[in-house]
Amino acid sequence: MSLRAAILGFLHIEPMSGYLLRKRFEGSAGSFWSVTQSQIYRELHTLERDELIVGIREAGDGKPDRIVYSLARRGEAELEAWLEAPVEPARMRHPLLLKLVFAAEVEPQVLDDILARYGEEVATTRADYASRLTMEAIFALARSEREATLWRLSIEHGLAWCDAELGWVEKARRELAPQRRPPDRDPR
Amino acid sequence: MSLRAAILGFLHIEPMSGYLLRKRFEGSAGSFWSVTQSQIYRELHTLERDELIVGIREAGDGKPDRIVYSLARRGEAELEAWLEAPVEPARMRHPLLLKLVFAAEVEPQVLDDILARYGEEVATTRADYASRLTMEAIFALARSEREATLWRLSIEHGLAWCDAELGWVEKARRELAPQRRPPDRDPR
DNA sequence: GAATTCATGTAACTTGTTACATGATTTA
DNA sequence: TAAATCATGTAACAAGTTACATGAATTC
Repeated sequence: MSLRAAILGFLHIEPMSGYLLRKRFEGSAGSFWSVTQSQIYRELHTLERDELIVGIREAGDGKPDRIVYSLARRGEAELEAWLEAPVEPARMRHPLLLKLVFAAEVEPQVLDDILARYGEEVATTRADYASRLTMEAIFALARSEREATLWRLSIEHGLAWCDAELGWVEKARRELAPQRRPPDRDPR
Repeated sequence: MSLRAAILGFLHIEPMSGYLLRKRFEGSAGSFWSVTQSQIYRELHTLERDELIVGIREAGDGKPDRIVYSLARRGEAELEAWLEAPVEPARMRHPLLLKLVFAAEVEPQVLDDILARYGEEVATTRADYASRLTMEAIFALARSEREATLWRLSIEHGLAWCDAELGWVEKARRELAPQRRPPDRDPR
């Protein structure tokens, strides 16, 4: 349902092809709603069948033809309804936590490595979000102050999430820390 | 893959039926890895076909028969490998954020209601996690201090996530706040 | 010369969701 | 007396993933 609505949302901003839709997803919603190319094309087909959008084939010279979709009246209506409806709860799939539940007998050092590696990945993601906040390219597309604010808030959500993860990882590592001998000192 | 491994993990703790597996999921991993009953039974069938687990039918008098599954050697091996492997990144589906991306023209008051309602739901979830931390029933099942620590950490992750959400919601509401007249005062 | 971008699509598969069905026993 | 619990399962569907295929143009 949300994918459907999101496509309508993008097409409301401007008509575009499946290819561009995918780019837009990656660029603006990728962190909280990932999609694959196959999903997009499939959904576009059903949206067109249901007459929520209309596609017009444009000849690309050299490049392949592309089909540019725009919202039909019924699409507008469905988008509006979705926008004002209450949201479903966020759900996540967190393989690390699942692993922890069963990890009591894993070597402490191995577990610590897993946690450390996960932390590094989150830190990388965090840096990526942080750099987005300063990218004018993103906010240049916004058509109003309010839209820019909304987009910024969605990136800041990503930052807050990363910070929470990093804090938790540190705590977990401290509490699960493998007993480590203090570093050897010259016996003198 | 993770569902498969998690089932192996539960069966490693003790042999049990599909029904109980589901209970265990809800009780200990539900917040970061939800599953439905159909998924579990399907996975159990393929795990048995692949000879990672073995099911033994037990007659229930009055109650329906149940099939109690336990780990086979190959299942043990796969579980161990999974436990030591690095984790895949967490991914989430966050319908609220998706909505925000397209919500520039939604009435501020409507948007604020959506945010407020979301915040309430998160607060409820948070309270639920907090109460779990004090439930002895959960930790009584743990077979070691370390296991109890791991389980506690997974609950604390949920708390940290809720806190991050709540903080972000407050910030978002402040920045998107609908202009509200100050409350009427008796003109005197 | 190799990889990436543009732009579409199909096919096969896995995972996740919803709804239905059985039937005794216990709890509200 | 209605519902929830115990315990299994099937069927149909929706959503998500992976891999493949085309072919010119551009970038490394």
